[in-house]
Amino acid sequence: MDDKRSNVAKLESGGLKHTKQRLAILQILQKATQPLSAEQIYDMLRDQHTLISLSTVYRALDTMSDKEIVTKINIIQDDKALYEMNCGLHHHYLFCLGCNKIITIKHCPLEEYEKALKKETDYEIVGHKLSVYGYCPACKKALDK
Amino acid sequence: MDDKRSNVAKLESGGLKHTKQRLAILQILQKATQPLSAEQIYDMLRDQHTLISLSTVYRALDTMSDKEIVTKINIIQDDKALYEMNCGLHHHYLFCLGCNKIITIKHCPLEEYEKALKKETDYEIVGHKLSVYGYCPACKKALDK
DNA sequence: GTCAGTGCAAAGATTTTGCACTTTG
DNA sequence: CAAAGTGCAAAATCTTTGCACTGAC
Repeated sequence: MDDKRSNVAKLESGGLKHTKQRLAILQILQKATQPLSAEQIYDMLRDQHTLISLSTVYRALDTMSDKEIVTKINIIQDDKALYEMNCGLHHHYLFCLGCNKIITIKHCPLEEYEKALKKETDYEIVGHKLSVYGYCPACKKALDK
Repeated sequence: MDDKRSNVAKLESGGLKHTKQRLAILQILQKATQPLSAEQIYDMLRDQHTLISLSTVYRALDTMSDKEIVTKINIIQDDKALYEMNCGLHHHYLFCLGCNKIITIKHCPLEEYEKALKKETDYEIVGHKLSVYGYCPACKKALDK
């Protein structure tokens, strides 16, 4: 399993011990097709008979987020934080209000805009958060009926 | 007081009774120079000797948000919701990581982008949330020292 | 063996809710 | 006076923390 090896490497380069809990969490995130909440990760682990306490999930995500191994995001569902592997690329999210699916938008339209804003406001711009929401093709169709 | 009269009108057009609690909250929001959390509103009311229970503040904001009299936003401080008067204009926020000041950005750079995204993904795009963060001129200067 | 990491249960923080009482229209 | 709104305390939800135990290096 290549993924497992690379996860160990990621933890090591962050100076973190590679415990079975952290590796299990990383494996879940690696397989995931969209960002997951701490509780979703916890449930998925339990489903595969890997019992990890929810507080450990939170702590591991927090630590690995500090080391930039995972990324913590807050999208539309403003209550829960979501986590995903840090792929090293800045990107955004398109959230379906119908089925809650989240897809990743690779292209960021805001680089130029940040520069303009910097000039206009004299702020030192560090970053931004953008999420777009709407209805995916399937949910759109369902709504029309 | 013109504001007070217009607030009564706003509540009426939403089919809401104009209670002293709601009017007090609206007055606070009207005077505010940036979005406020429920608790900040509660504290400001208490400071002016208008005691309103925190749950009423939440309920009033929620109701008025349904009627689009106020707008609920979630910015960088991902934990707390913030509220402001609904001015009817779509806009964004620039958040200072140093002093937590929030300024409003009137220009929205994403209209074109939404159209492109719609074409690209076949999603029905409903809206988006954008917040930009960085350091305001004063905090930037303080950092350099 | 030491120190980081974990589990559990308890506490925090923010927001919501049930229910009796009050106020508005 | 009916229905909507309020206050209070209690619950719900998500997340963090204290402390004793365990496991990694």
